[in-house]
Amino acid sequence: MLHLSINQTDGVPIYRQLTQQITHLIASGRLTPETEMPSVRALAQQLLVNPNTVVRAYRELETAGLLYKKQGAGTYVAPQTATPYTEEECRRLLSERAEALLMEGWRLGYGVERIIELVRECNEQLWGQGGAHKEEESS
Amino acid sequence: MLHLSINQTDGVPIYRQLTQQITHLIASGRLTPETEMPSVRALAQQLLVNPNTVVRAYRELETAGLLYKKQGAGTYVAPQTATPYTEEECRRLLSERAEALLMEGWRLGYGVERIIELVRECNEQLWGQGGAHKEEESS
Amino acid sequence: MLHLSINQTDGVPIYRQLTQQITHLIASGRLTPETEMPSVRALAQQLLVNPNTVVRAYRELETAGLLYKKQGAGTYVAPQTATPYTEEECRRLLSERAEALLMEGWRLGYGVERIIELVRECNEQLWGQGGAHKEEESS
Amino acid sequence: MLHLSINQTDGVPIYRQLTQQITHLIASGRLTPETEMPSVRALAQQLLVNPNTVVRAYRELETAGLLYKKQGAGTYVAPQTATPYTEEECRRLLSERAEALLMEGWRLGYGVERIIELVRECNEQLWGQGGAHKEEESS
DNA sequence: GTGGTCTAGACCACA
DNA sequence: GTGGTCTAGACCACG
Repeated sequence: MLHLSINQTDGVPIYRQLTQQITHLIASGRLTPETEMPSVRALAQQLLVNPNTVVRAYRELETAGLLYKKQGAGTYVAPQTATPYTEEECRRLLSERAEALLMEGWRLGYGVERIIELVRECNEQLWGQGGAHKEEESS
Repeated sequence: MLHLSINQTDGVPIYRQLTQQITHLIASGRLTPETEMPSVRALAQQLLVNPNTVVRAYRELETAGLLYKKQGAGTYVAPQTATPYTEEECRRLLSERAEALLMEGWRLGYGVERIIELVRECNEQLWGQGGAHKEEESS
Repeated sequence: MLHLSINQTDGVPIYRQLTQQITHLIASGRLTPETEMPSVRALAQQLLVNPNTVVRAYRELETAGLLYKKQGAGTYVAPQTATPYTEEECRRLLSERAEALLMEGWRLGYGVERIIELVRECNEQLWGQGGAHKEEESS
Repeated sequence: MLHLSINQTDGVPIYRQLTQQITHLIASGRLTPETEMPSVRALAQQLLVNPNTVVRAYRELETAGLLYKKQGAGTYVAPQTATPYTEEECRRLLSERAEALLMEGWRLGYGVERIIELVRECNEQLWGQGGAHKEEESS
């Protein structure tokens, strides 16, 4: 099961949220070449979006060379052609979001420490306190 | 100087980024009634944005009752009519972003602790280590 | 008025017929850079197809670098980046069709001369006998 | 050896190219009743196509009454039941292709005469100048 | 007015 | 079952 999160209300086109997140999963090595992607219909149902939206995301990723399709047999992660993200790129991607979070916090009167506290709480809600996903630290 | 940050590339309409952020500033009390807003031209120049975009944001905020115009004398924050954000609403707004940050981190192979570390670094870059904005904690 | 001809019944996706024909028009110099393309809606109406089909064709031509869009102001032919067709390429493109025509003629019992006769007749029907489009010979 | 030409890249389903061309061969009398068709495997190999595709084409032609199978003994052209193409139908079929050729030529800057010249050249390449298939003129 | 996105649902091709 | 294409119509962003 792919961990993809889409936001229906923030104005970012859904197909773009998908292409971005899948790109990141591939570039970070979480999705390895030859992995079978969920079918268009399955992913559409999982995310509660229209299948055509998934079709478009898959198509753009295919033209970008990140996915490929086997006739009538599904969609697969293409063998690595582009170089994966460097540590530097990852930091930049995440810094953008972290910065947005801090700014928003500031606007609402939250300081760093309260933000971080909130991040911890969200993390526990997402993964459960049981220590699941602990291995993420090292991957 | 207003702390507004816009992102030209993420697909979110600029006018909407503006209305949202200004709304938050007002709702959290950071922008108080009768404060004069920057002129359309000034803000457009500051943000490197088409003046029409600022016009639209101001217009929508005026319709919403958050701003008002004095003929020929500028745009001002309206007296508080709507209730400001509750603690609950603030948490929800920020949690959304925190969650998106955590998910993106997971996709790129970052765990909570490395994310938090990154948040601290971003914070220092934003405000400088010198302790500026220290007062944010208490507001 | 663009001379585009689509065939709803031959199984070739309409968007592909469009991209191919427009590509040829550009590559052969019949559509010059900075020419404004017909609007999505106008072309859809002219060809009696769904606007989304035209949207798709335009989008693919844009990612291919042959067209570009001005925000809210229409679609334009991009400055020539790719090299236009060589005489050789034109011949190859047309030879494929000519060959298909000859094969089909053969299957139906038509020899070369009757085929050529038919081509002449079609030509007159298309452009009228009055000599319109005579200048095509030299362009 | 059947003269069938398939195009893997133009989007027309292969099985349909096959059914169409075989239909034309039968309707024009080039394939006479009780002629044995090539085996599925042989034709698939000749055309470099998946055998299932040939199976499908044969199946549709069988349903249409143009072919029939002798159990374990191959596939045969059925006795003429449907009326063969009239002169009128042939012209229409060929005119479509001729028109497409002329339009494409126009887009690429070719006039009628150059198109016809090209048709003659293709014809010679296809059959050789030696006069093979000369009899086609009279069939 | 322009293009951009999305939905819902249809039909087709391929394995 | 898979993906591919198309339609009809909605709503949005931008000028």
